[in-house]
Amino acid sequence: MSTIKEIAERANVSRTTVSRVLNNSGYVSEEVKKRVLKVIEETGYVPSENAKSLRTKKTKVIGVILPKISTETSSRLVNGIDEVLAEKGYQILLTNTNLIPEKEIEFLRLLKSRHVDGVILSATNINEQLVDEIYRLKIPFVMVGQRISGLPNVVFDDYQATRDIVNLLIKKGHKKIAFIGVDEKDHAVGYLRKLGFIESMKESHLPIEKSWIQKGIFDMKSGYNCMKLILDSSQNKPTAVVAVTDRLAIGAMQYIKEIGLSIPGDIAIAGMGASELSKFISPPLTTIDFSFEDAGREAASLLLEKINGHDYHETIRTIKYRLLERDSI
Amino acid sequence: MSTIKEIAERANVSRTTVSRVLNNSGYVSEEVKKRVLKVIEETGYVPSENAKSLRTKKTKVIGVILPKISTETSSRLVNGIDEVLAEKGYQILLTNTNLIPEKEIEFLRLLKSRHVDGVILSATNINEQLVDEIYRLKIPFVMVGQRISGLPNVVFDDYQATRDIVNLLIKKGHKKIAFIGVDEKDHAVGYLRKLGFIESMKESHLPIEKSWIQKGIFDMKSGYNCMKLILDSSQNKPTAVVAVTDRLAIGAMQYIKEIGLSIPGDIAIAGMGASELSKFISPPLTTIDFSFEDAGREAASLLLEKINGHDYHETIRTIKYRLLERDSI
DNA sequence: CTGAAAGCGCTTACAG
DNA sequence: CTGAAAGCGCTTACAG
Repeated sequence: MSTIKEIAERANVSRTTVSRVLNNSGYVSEEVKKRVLKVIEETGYVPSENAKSLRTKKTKVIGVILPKISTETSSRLVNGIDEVLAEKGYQILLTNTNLIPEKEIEFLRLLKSRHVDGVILSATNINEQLVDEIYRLKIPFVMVGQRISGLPNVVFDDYQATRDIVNLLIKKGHKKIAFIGVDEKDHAVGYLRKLGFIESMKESHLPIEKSWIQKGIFDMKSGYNCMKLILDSSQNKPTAVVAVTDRLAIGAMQYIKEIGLSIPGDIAIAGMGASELSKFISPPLTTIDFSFEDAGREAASLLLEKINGHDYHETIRTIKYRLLERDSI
Repeated sequence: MSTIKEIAERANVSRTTVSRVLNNSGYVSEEVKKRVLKVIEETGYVPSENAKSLRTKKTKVIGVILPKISTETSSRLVNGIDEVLAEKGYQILLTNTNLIPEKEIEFLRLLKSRHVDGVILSATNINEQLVDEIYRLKIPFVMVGQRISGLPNVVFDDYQATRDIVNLLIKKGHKKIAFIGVDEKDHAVGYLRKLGFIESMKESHLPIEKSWIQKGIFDMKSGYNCMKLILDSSQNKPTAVVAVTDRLAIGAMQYIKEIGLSIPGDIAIAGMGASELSKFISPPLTTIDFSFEDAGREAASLLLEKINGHDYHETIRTIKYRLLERDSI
């Protein structure tokens, strides 16, 4: 691979001059410029970004840390991020924690060592250690999906979105509503959504039986099991159920169908996330569209602002959501 | 951010020595080693990968070029790639062509300029210019999904997979089978799958009406339109249809249902790709599971072999597929 | 076992 | 308008 030195020699100029035509900076006579450009063309020379960033301290790459690589949420998010970043000539360095919390810190350091210009972190749960590390590294940073105070955040209104769903169910006449959640260590999905459920029920003076609240993990099987638990262990069967993700909801639907109950006739059900599946499953699932692409775009824009020296204070951008009412309720 | 120089000063040794303990190379006395390690610990020093790779010519990053970032195919592929790469300490630099062919060449150059150790390209159609560029860049390279002779390829048996589906339909008694394909410039999905269809029909001495073959693009709407065309313009209505992707098939199903025909009663239908949707749609769609994760893993392994100096000759790895027979036929 | 020095491929004051 | 030289943060022969 050729270097700037070779180009300089071939064009009979100094490396300085070559650098100048490469970056369109400083004065270069038209004649010399042409000559250099010609040599570059001929040789197919491509400057080393590596060497360049060693000098300039800019890499034009953004690190993205994902909790899971092949989920619809992640890919929609990355899609949004890439959309705004690509336009500005930034590349994405992708890392995947596979839901292992320690990996977040590991990757944060790794990204730093690679001198990324900034990082976007999509985490399911955050701990103190992680927060410390983020502050310590002093790198332009945006958190998406969870909120860390003092830092730029792109968040969803998990609390209100859940309330909207529960209230809709209540408006439709349901009084006995079950809830399938996840671990509350996941503050956004686990804690806030559960809180939304509980408060909405409370405000409407609706009692909640203990067996109506179940906790799963992020997959269908788990939704299936939770639904089974709810139906098997409740004296007082609920007439509706809201799950904090579509996958949980779809798993629950499977159990409901399996035991011969009808949706929404016997049990109404709603999910959250607006997965593609939710639209095609039968019956179509009522859900919340959090527009992860928007979140990605917003996170990327926010990060670029930080990189370009705008204040590094806490910023919170809340992404709009839409309630999609479909036949499952 | 601290540098090796600072660490050296603090530990009262030379940079050489620090480098040696960092890389566990050469002799360093236990005592000195401990001292250096302690300083590193205290300062939270992380070596600059950038500077390192400028010297060593290795970056430990692999470029991945995708035709589309948020498709199930892409994310399953990237998942497989990441699985084997992460284990070996490699990172992924992600680029997305959004199906714009010129971007492939652009990104190839960009990845080269970033000194990635290798690149994996998942392309939908390839042209001569692209092939030239790949050869010119002389970078460890693996192509997935399409075959380029002379290079390492990870491919699917598009031809045989399609034949399997068509033959299954024929075995079930269908004699009038329609086909929804894509542009043949996409050699794997467009050309080979169509060829498989035509040859299977031919071997069974089954005629194909011209209106039974339609060409769409990669989305549901297009499948819907193709199905409409097939049914509207055929005197002789087919009793089965095979689509080259699940999305096309699902779009087709929508039209079939819309006009009140039953699946598989009136028309049997099969897709390809084994999307998650195919399993949950009603009725569940017969399809081919190409196991894109395997393809990703295989591509990454193959690339690693190339990087580690094993011959750079043509290698073809064909990924196994499974025919998933479900209620849609 | 340890260190001085050269060099990787760029950019950028500085001088002319 | 152009170039010589220093420097970015590492590693690696080479010498001791």
